[in-house]
Amino acid sequence: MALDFDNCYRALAARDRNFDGRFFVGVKSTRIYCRPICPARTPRRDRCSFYATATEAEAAGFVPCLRCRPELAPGNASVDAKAQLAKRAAVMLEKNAGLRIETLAARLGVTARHLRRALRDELGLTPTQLRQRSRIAKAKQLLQKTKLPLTRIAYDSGFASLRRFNAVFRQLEGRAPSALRKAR
Amino acid sequence: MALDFDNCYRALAARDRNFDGRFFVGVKSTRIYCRPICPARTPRRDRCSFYATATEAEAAGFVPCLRCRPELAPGNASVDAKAQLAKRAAVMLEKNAGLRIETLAARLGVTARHLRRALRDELGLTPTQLRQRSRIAKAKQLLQKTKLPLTRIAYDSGFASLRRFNAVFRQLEGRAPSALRKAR
DNA sequence: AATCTCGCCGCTTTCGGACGCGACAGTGGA
DNA sequence: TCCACTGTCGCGTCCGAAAGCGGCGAGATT
Repeated sequence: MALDFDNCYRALAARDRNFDGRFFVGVKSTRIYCRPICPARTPRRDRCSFYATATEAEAAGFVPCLRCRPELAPGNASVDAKAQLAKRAAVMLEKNAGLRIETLAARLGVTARHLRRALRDELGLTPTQLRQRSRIAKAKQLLQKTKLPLTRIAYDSGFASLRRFNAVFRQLEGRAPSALRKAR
Repeated sequence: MALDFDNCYRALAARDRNFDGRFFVGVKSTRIYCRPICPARTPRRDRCSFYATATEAEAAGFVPCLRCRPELAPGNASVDAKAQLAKRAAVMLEKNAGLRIETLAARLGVTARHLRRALRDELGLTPTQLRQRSRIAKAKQLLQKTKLPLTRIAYDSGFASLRRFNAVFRQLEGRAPSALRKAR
């Protein structure tokens, strides 16, 4: 699909994430240029001009927006904070599956409330769900790649009790842990 | 209307301002008591008990809510901040009709954005509209009680130009300044 | 002939949209 | 009984659009 004016404006109006980095928009009334995903309200069509790179927009006399920071590498702007946070939370949980949500949030520098919002928006999961997925993923590895007893696996994958391990496993995988191992 | 359980619960669910101060609600699950206008989510009906005074609720073992501060005189809680802010803004504009919104907000200790929201929610007006009403009210006084020339009145009521005075007066009063004077 | 009014017009301000992130209370699940 | 999760707000940031502002004059009024 060609990056012509119409397609760019449509992507801009929709804040379509797929177009982030593929073009930039300069707004005549403010002399500011943005990434297409910028949360600022959509500019009037007749005040937009589109550029393939930040450099070109800059050359045309536009100043970078302070929210989406089109002049920086993606991921460093405040507008990317939520996605960044979700990613970091996932990584931390991977490493340490027995972490209280409150503690996790504190380590990430936000409140638990905000962490939950970020995960909901980015992954559609609550922190607990994310943690359980981590644990079960690890458990499946161990189940298939080792011959460790289930009790051991439950602990190693972050569960504090066998009972929870069995319950969660069944809920996410639809069958008991031993069934998976048996099926090889 | 009697302050029975049903009426209290209805008022609570509606956060009806008219009932503020008339009763207090204790919530069993949290052992906290609130004013009926508290922004916290409405408690389940079967966990509510109602009291006529804060003291009674306290005596029943409830702890005061930190948001609506039922133990304080109304107006001192954070939940009353918006109404307070709106009132103070109106007073300041009355005194000093030639104040930039940004400056006014700063003096009140908030951002202009927040001041606008507060005025919208409390009075249904933008700061400018409020200011213009102040100015026009003062102008009407002078028009009817004195024989000062319009130029003078415009300045005294806070306008910085005759041009704006005429325009705003017409907009709010539906006629030109001289028309009011003529009509006595 | 003063004094008023009001259209035109560039320049500022103001206003609202869309988020970020915090606080606190209430519910429900393990 | 904790802990996790959600509802409901407060208040901040930044941006784009819209409105306000105040000269300049030309009619209109008195």
